[in-house]
Amino acid sequence: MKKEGNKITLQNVKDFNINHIFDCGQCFRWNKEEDGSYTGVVKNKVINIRQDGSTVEFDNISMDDYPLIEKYFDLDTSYEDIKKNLDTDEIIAEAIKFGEGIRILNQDEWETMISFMISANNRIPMIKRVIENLSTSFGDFICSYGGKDYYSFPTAERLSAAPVEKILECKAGFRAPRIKAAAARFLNEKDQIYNIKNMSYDDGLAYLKTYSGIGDKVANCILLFSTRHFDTFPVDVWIRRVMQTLYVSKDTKDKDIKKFAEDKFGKYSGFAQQYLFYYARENGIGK
DNA sequence: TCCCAGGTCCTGA
DNA sequence: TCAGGACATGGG
Repeated sequence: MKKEGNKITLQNVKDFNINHIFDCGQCFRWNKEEDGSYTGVVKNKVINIRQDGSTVEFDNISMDDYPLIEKYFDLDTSYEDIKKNLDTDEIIAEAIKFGEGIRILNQDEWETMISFMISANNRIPMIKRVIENLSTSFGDFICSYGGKDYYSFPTAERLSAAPVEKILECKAGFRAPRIKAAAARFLNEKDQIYNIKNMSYDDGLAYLKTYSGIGDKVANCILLFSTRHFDTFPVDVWIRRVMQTLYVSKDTKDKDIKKFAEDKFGKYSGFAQQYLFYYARENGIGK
């Protein structure tokens, strides 16, 4: 590790590709710069990342932020082992090869809950826009970077206090009242939400689905992307298409696709889902 | 104009 | 249980 000014440089980083990580649909606050680097917001930090082969440079952070980076990017996990265990047929092998640098980020539960509630019946560019609008309107100004202003993800306090009309102005559409209601509940149930990490998958799923706006798919995304429940295989339109094209018949129901995949990929189901999602979307499979 | 998007909720069999 | 329609918004 090299430290220089506001930069930290890591060398010989394995199984790490910023294009794969930020474009596999797990996160919505990272944007690609013209020079190929990505800038995004993690908690109250604005971070820029550039990569040259196995060298990864984090800009606009101090040494004190390194533990945050290490946790967020899941740097302690061996993706080599995951890939080895997952490599059970030619299809998944191809998907892994295609998205070899994917990592499942360690994202905040609250932000992930709201972000995936917004994802319902929505497109990724719109989801990103709504989240940016909410952050600009209800988050705190962090800093300017590269001529652009950045704001933190809004707290539950701010969103629960916001009039629904103001949330609607952020283009949240029919999800606006659900967001406000979830924020109000979060204030009282914060401890329970941050304890989902320690709960069983079934208990976590059942709890999350008690929220209006969180159904099976969104709940599974929250479990996978923020609470380290890697044994789930969320099924969305892309995953449905790629699975029906490559693994199961066209009339297979989402519930059965999920079960098929979880039986096949076991405790690595979530990683398989990410490799397949990226593979399907980048190659337009089933579309 | 119509269709659809990392779905969820509600309704009626 | 389960299929079918509604739901805001905007791009193709």
